[in-house]
Amino acid sequence: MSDVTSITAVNSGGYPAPAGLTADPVVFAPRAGELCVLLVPRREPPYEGTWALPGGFMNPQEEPEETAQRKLTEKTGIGSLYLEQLATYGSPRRDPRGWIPSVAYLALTHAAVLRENETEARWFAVDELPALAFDHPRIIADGIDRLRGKLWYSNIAVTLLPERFTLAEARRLYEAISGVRYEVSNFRRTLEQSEIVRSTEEVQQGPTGRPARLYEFVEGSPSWSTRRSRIPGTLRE
Amino acid sequence: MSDVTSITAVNSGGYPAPAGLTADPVVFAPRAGELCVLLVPRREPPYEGTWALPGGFMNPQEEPEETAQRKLTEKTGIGSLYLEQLATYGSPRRDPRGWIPSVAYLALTHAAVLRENETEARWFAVDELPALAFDHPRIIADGIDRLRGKLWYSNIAVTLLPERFTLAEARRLYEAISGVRYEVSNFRRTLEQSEIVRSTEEVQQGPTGRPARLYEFVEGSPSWSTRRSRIPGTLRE
DNA sequence: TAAATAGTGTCTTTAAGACATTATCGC
DNA sequence: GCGATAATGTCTTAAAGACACTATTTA
Repeated sequence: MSDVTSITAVNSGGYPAPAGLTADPVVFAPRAGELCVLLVPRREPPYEGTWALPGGFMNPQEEPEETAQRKLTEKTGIGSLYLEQLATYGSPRRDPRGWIPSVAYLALTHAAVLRENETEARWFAVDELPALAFDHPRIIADGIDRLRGKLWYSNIAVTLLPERFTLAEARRLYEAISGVRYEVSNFRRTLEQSEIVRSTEEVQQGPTGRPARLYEFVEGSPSWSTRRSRIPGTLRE
Repeated sequence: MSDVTSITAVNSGGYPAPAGLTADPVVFAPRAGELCVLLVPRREPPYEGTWALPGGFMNPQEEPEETAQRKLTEKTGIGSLYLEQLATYGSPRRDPRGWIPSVAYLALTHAAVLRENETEARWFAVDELPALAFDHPRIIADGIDRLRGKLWYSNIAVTLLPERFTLAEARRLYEAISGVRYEVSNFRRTLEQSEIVRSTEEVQQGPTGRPARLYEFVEGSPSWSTRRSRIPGTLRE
């Protein structure tokens, strides 16, 4: 980090301004039963040779969410995703180039949307992360917490499943994201009474064993918060 | 808004930079059974004559949370509070002066910490808000949602109570914040099994009626997230 | 029929909602 | 005793955890 160019900015009122603002998408995908996060290699200082979130500088006329989406597409080729604002990281020392806060966004998608032969971006299992740039370890950790915390209070996981899916597929998906294992019977009960999936009449035959019933996603858009929270002992009146 | 001076900034790399960054504390307090938010009058454009959150511009060497705390003290005289990051509002058109994103922070305190004869800041009931500046209506609405959503998953409300308090006092506090009424018996049960309060042997006599048992806060620091969320049907192994 | 996978039944525990009842004070 | 406030008891419902059991396929 010896050859880092520092950047400063001053506004038209003569006061110091941020040298820039960045937006960082934190994109997760389950792959081979493990939760992975999307990273790109850094080819120049600072933090040359490490991996980083696929974010970048905001343009003046952009919403931060638009920047996150644009940078994601530019750096990884991945198209439009549902983004939820995660948090803002604004420590003045987080970027050695200068005062550059970052607004982080959270997304969940399929690992297959990444064309690995057309981009340098790669998926990394969250428990085997490479050396990372900036405060990205912290941002990713916060993203994992938020994703897992909302898993059962949203329908975003189900939207990753194919149009028709079995409960075993759904369970493996939830297990990959949460990092815990679920009991089959209780998993089914909970998912069914969530009313975000519906069972169909069709079944799917595997290589062996009893055929599995197929389920489908109940129409509705992907949302990071479906169920409302519980409140103790409310009076009706 | 005719005489608003617009601000721009350019960084040392020649690229446009934000004209500034602001931090806005959204401070709530229960007062007379109602949830109130802290606002200050705007004495100059833009939005002269309206009310606003007591925030302001960040200095280059500050953490955004420090800015929120500093501006709160400068503009209202209120001392150190526990702040939780709420969200960042970065629409390029949110401030008529230019590109000025804001990081909002959430806090809950006693209405009495405001010395109304030493400051222009005032409490406003959240359902009787005056004309507000910028996108502050949206920020306040998001703050209310977050505060109410976390009420039963944190111990911040209890920290507002005196050292010794009755369950009726606690219940009135929770009702003021949440805007709903609770059934006495169930309220007690829920609060007791939360393990953030403990009953003492003492009682307190009111002007009439049976004396109320006094409770105390179980040591521990104020925290916006105490209880961990439930996960369906996890296997142990 | 064995191995593999899918699905069901049900007992228990915990938390929450509803509401009736009892307790203790001042007057 | 009466009004007021505080506290308790308990029946019911809903959700979740545990775990045994049944069902349907291929080889």
